[in-house]
Amino acid sequence: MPELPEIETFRRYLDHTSLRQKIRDVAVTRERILKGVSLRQLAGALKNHSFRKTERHGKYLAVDVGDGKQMVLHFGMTGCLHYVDPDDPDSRYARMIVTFDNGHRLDYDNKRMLGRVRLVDDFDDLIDELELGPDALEIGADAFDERLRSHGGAIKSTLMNQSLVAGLGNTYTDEILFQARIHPATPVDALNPADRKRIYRMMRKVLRKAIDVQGEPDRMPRSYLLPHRSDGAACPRGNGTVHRSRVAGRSAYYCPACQPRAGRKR
DNA sequence: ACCTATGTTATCGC
DNA sequence: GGCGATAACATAGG
Repeated sequence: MPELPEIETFRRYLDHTSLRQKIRDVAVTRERILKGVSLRQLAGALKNHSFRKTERHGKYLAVDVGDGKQMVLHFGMTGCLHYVDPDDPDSRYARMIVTFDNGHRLDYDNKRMLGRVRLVDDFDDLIDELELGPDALEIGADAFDERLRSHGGAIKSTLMNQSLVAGLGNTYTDEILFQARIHPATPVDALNPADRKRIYRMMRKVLRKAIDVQGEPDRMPRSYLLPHRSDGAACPRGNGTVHRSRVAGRSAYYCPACQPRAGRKR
């Protein structure tokens, strides 16, 4: 499930479970997950070191491992972290296993192998290299408006563009547009300033609430779209049914009654 | 067998 | 340079 709120949840989980413990060993079960770093280099940077602090930008999680090195985790569509007891088996899709001196392990899971593990000297340089925009919870209203106006295309694909703001994915853009009552296919240049401001406000509200419930859609308020995000489900506002369509190659769920196709003249 | 799935990246054509 | 469409990556579930 990893979009910004889930990554933030992983970050806090890592902080609570794994910080400041001496690392005894690092194992990688599928080397494909390593990007720009060898297992030998990664193990060299981690062994006998510890995780000192964490930082998140969009969907990327950086872990300070000391000596000026940062391990950067990306989770793809199916990644997560598990802290397991010495007696417990590793989770089934553990691709990297960090063992601490106390015998506990932190598993980096990635079922579909779409996530990557990096080792960098400077997280900010990586953010530049990946052309990530400001984090979706850090950007201010004016900067958001300015960046949004400078893009074209459908609002849903623009919000998912990590170079505009970093952190939004397919499900939370649906929720934000539902809350803002804007059709996902609306061209950005058809939005007026009030629409853009509403999107900004709803973006913050939705992301904060999702972090509160640790990214579990079923714990989102029943009045939100996410617990009802399936084709034919009843709109939580009682306005009709949830529809699915295809926007920029991804499924978009929305309520046509609440989110009418908007023109310039609304 | 077919379609779908929370992400990113590359390619092609306009 | 930007945009949409498409496929690819790898794996599972309906």
